[in-house]
Amino acid sequence: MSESASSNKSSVESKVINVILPDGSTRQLSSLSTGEDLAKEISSRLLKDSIGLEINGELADLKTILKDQDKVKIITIKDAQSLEFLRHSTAHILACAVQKVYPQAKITIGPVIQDGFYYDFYIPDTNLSTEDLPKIEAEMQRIVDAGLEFRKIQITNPDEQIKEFIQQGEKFKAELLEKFKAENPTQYGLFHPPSPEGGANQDTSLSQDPVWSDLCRGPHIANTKQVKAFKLLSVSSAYWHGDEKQESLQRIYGTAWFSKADLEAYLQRIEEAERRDHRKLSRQHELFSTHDEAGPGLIFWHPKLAFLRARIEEFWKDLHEDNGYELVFTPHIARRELWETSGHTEFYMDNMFQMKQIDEQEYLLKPMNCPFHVLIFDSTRHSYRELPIRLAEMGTVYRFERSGALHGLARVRGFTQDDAHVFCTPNQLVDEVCAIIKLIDIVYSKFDLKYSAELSTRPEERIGEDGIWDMAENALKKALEQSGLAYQLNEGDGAFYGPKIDFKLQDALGRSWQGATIQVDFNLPNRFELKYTSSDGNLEKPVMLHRAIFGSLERFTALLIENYAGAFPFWLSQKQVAILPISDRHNEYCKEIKEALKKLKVRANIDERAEKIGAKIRDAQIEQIPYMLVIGDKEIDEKKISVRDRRKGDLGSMSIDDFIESLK
RNA sequence: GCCGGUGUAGCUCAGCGGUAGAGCAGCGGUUUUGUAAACCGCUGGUCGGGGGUUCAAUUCCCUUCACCGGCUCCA
Repeated sequence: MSESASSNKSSVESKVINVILPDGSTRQLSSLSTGEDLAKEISSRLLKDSIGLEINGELADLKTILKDQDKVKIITIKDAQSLEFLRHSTAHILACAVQKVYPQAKITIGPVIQDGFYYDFYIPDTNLSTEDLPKIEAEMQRIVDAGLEFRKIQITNPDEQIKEFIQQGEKFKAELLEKFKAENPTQYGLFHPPSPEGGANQDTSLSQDPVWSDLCRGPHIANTKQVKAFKLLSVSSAYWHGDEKQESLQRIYGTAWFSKADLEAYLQRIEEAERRDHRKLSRQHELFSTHDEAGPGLIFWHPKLAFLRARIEEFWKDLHEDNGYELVFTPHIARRELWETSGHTEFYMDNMFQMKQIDEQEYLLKPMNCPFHVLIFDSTRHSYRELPIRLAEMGTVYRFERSGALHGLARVRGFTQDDAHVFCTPNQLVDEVCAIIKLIDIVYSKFDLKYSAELSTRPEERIGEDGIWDMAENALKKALEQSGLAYQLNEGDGAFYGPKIDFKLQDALGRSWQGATIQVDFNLPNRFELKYTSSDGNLEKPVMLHRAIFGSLERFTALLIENYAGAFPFWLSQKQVAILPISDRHNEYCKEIKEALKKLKVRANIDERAEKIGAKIRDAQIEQIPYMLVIGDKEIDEKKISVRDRRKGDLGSMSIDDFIESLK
């Protein structure tokens, strides 16, 4: 192990190098200059804000020695990447602190995530809880205040180092190094800075040995003092390598920022997001419930949310009938035999609800709709002229989800998919996928939802020949490109029966959920021996697509609730207008208004309670009713209504007709 | 399923070895009100379920169920 040269520029200053700055200009520096030196050259202000470097497109430590012709960008606190430096380094500070507080703790990895970082530990005989966080934070603060320097340490002899790790009991580090030993591995150490006075009496040994170190490829901030604001947020668990057969690790989540104000703002954002949680909003607005008596993950839709769902289903039905889909209805259960044919008993049985034998027959609750749609397709002969055939159904399915996975409406055990299956020829595949992508965009735009797409390709374990996979993957890729949709490639993440495009949506807290999906299926057409007659009279196997746009109505609704923060748009609101009489004597006129609105299919209710107008407004406002009509003597005299918008407040008085007009 | 946490009135929460309390909601009354909360009164809980320790358990222990944060898995 040898410490790399950082600021110990030797006497070799004769040579010069040129580095290229982001604006294309070059800058001459003495050789062995670091990024820090470059920043110093440019301005003292820049030096102060410098966090790290981007050299030839790769992030690097500020104190990296620059080479001739390097393209260098200095990352300052204004650049988004600076937070990666900060958070990654704070994760290390956390790890160092945890090993101080719990000497038996073994370290693993600690990456940066959205808005923060985590670090996983193996701590024998100790279970962390949130109550332990303050003392860890205090230890971290001591490290920050000590102003320790992050320095890179080359691992010159990986095998030696692995032995050392094993001796220290750091078996996770040993395993990681074993994996990376050929890739020029490095450690990062936390070092006491050289004393500022320098001079002869300086204790040089202080800066020679790291206080603490961790296998890491970096990059890092230069000094722990740069961590201006951090907070540990939660404790949870995770498996080593994400594999439940491996050790269970304890994970600490945290966040870090360059200023206290940023941290405060972030914590406030989280709080705000938590207020949007659909489970919380459901209690406030009586949207849905689950019941211990019925079982977890089984949803009871209350009137307000059921109303919204009914509108969504209408919208969905019209959209599909207009786009070449035919609606079907299928049962909820089927004999075991069907699921044997489809392969579900083989591949999906763990997730299926079983029923008792009925008349000596075993029935299973459906976890998917596809075999049923296949039966409809297969009940008659088909010509190539009929294809594509698109069968759609709001199909309610039941899946046994592990108890820990359940989550409000977003992850449940019984849910309704807006499912459809397209049977087509191989030649029609690209067009069909394009059409579905278009439909998905129509739907998500309608609900103001942002989404991202992922293409998942062939997994290790799969059925079907490579040629078919090539065809299907290429078709999906081509459709994505034709649609101009940016996507992320998820290699090896496809279903065993075919590749797929998944559409991801984010909830209020930034958690990502799968919404729409488009999947090619080689399995079912084979197992059910589907066929159609081609133009030359031969029997061919159709290509089958599964697709859902909402995904499940339950999950989609969860995301809608969070997206709208409970303030549903006018057309989805069960109560659209609250008519608020100032006092009893205005009730009659209010009834006239209610009738007039009813004729126009506007849903209005009169608040006849003996409350003051302020209270009535407050209650309607909390309930997020889109419009409130305030009715008193003035309105009756003028034959008008005073309109209040839940967002914009008092809009003044207008005629009913003008109000109706404004709704359009 | 795993690790950690939580479970007290419809909701939000306090209490914590001596069999429970607040605010809001609900109900009854008074008030007839002008753009986010009028006033008074009342009702409401086998303190998630079961078991144990104890003279005594909502409080301590065990177990079970559900929920929350993650992991894993997934629409």
